[in-house]
Order: sequence, then structure tokens, then C-alpha cells
Amino acid sequence: MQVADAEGLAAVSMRRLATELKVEAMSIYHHLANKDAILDGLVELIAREILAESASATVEPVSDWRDEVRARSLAARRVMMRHPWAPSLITSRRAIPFEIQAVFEAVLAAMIRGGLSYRIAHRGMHALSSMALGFVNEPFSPPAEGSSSSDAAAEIDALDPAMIAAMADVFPHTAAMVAEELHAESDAMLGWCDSQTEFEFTLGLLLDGLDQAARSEA
Amino acid sequence: MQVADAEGLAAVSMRRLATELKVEAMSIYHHLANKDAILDGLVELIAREILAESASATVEPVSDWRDEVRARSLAARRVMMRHPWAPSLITSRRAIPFEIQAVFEAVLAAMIRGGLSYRIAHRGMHALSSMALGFVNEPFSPPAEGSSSSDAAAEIDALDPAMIAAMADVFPHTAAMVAEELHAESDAMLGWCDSQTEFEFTLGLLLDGLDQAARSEA
DNA sequence: ACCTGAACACCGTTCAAGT
DNA sequence: ACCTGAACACCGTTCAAGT
Repeated sequence: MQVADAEGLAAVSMRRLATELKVEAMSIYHHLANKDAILDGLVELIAREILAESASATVEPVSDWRDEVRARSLAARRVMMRHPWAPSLITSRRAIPFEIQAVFEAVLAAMIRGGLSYRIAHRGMHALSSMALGFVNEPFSPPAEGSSSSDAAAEIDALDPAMIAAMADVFPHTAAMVAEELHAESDAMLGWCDSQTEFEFTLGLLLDGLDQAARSEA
Repeated sequence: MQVADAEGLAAVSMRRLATELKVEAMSIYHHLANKDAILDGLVELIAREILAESASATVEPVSDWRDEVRARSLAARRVMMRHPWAPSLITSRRAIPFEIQAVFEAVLAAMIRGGLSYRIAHRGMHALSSMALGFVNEPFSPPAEGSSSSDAAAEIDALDPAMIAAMADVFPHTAAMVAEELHAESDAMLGWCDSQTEFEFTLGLLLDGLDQAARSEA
């Protein structure tokens, strides 16, 4: 992380990391599978930093859900600004890592506590994360590039009810949202997130909001 | 572009491109300065494709500015979906390329024709492009990473009135927006785009819109 | 003017060999 | 169990040499 912050993510190489650790590059492979493990670790550090940074947002019981979501969004942004390489790294990972999922769960929980339906909250999650990260992978459908047929099988497995039930303990709101949206969906073939619908929803929110801002300005 | 679409941007290497052209890798350097020129070319192709794709959006004189902006946003999205490597490539470029600037100008023009102030339109541009691309560089302040002091000088030069006047012929609305925002700004030291303000504005738009969607649902 | 081969300084990763 | 050196198949780029 120090190397990435100082010289960019491109400077983070196995050989560079090795010299930083005063060891040969090949020694690292005795402790970590490959470079992907290091990148996963970086994402994990970012997620933990976001949770720590947003700890202040959860102290007092808030009246308006927007206050907590706003505070958490701004906290995430502060972390991203400290580590400008983070957004593109996170979005480039094939699946959403566990730790990032935990960040999402916290925001989702705030929305649900605020009385939003899972449907609206789901769309809100897409809107907020696209603002902070750009295009974001769906939690359970990583088509990514170079996805082999075995990966496709893994996607389908990840959507089965047993998997969702197992997740309910750790991320209750996320699991509930997935379950409800899956149930409502008639054609689950396209994946439970219809990105096109999410995009158009966010677009409508922004356009209507801008229009209103323009009117209240005049 | 064919290689990038088929195998991802990582597959686009000088050596690979050379074999594709049935030539040695080093020959390319007699025609192009370096790999950056190839990446610039890819961005240029994407921008042209967006303009072609949104051509249909500009045919009829529209009553509501939101219709044209929506059509252009969806056109841009269709192009991005065809070339999933494009958003991260575009955002990773240090400055906004001329051709992408032309795409922005067209959207901005639609907003201004619709009666939006430059201030609201400016914020709208940030909101829309962060949705489509994630964090986006400011057109005249590419801090990027590894920016040398000479780059910093170039930034300041790009903001001088002569530069803005020269741009007015090509991108009139963009130039007008920059001029007006620069004038309004008391402390131009921080750059004419205050990213924090833009972020909070978009965030507020989304939160208020979600709240309204939740209320109208109930 | 255009192309090429060898070379340099890098990558991630494997594998047999050391302690 | 942990580390290492050599090696393999890649990068972008330079430079002197070819036609």
C-alpha cells in the first residue's frame, strides 16, 4: 500500500515488493499463491479503512437515513482520495470481495432502517456505488472478461438458496435483498441485477434532480 | 480495438499488435511515438463511436432537455458495453482527450439549450460522467499520478484566458462554462472544479431522489 | 524512408536446487 | 520449512545495422 500510494499501482510488482521486504521475489510464492493474493489484500485493506473511517457515522441514532448514508459515502470517498488507485483496482476484481461486501451491507442496513424497500435500496446501492466506483460488478454475477465456462457454472452455484442462506448470518440485509429481488424477478436468466434498469433509474434520478435544481435556482 | 474487445486491454501489446500487422514490433515506432499513442487512438475511436451512436438523439428538436441528455447517455452506455475496457482506459488517461471533450460539449449544449445555468449544467456533467465512468479527471487540471513540476506549469497555462478563447471556436459551451465558473470562483487556487462540492451535490441528488422514490412507492 | 535483430531493463511464474 | 538462482515467456523501448 505504501508503494501504491507513493508511486502508483503499477509500481507494485513481486520483485519490487521483495526488495522492499529485503528478500528474493521468489520467496513470496512460499507464503502467497500469486500476485492476485496481494491485490486482494490491498482491496481488503481499503475496505477496512472505509469501515474505520465511517465508524463515526454510526454512533448516534439518526433521524433521517440520508444522514448516515451521506456520512458513509463521504467516508468512503475520503479513503478513495487517500488511495487514488483503489477505485479502479476494486472494479477490476472479478467478484466483489467479502470486505467490500461488508461496506455495502452497512450502507444497505442504514437504508432499510430508514424504511426503504429492498427494491429502492437495491437501486440506491447501484446509484451510489456507480458514483464512487464507476461500473461495478454484481455481487453474484461476475461475467468479467475471459470468463470460462467453469466460471459461468460458479456464478449459477453462487445464486442457489443454500448459498444465500449461508450468507444471511454474515450479511443479513444483503441476503434479504437478494432473496426478495430474486423472488420478484420473473426471468432470472439475465441475472438478478438488470444493469440496464439500474442505469436508467439512476439516470432518471439525476436528470429529474438537475431539473428541480434548475427550477429552484430561477 | 479488435484485440481489446476479444481478449481485453491487457492483450494489446506492441508485440501483439505487430504480429497482427504481420510486421516486427520495432517497426511500429517508425510510425507512432510509443504505446501511449495507441491508447490515445483507442480513446479516439470510442469517442467517435459515441458520437455516431448518439447521432439519432439529435435529429428532432426536443421539448424537454432531459430527453436528449438521456438519449446521449444511453448511447454512450451502449458503446461502453460493447467495449468494457473503455471506461477504465478513459479515466486512466491523464487529460480528457479532445474527442471525449466533443462528446461532453454535445451533452452540455443540450443542457444549455434546455435553459440550465452553466453552474447547474456543470454539476450535471460531473454527475453524469461519474455515473458512466467513475472518478473523472477535470478537463483543465490533470493532477494524475507522477505529475512533475513541468506538468503543473502546463496545468496553469491551460487555464489562461487565451487558451479558453482559442477553445471557444471548437467547444463554445464548454468554454463559456469554464469562463463563467472561473469568474464566479473567488479562490481559483484550488482549481475551477471543486470535486468535493460536485461529489456532495451528486450525492444529495441521489439521496433526495431515492427518498422521493420511496415515498411515492408507499 | 522504412524495417529489423540484438539488446536492455523490466514483468509474473515455475522448478530444481540449496540450507 | 523456508529461501534462492536460473530459466521461461512475456513486457516497452533504444539503437545500430541493414535494405
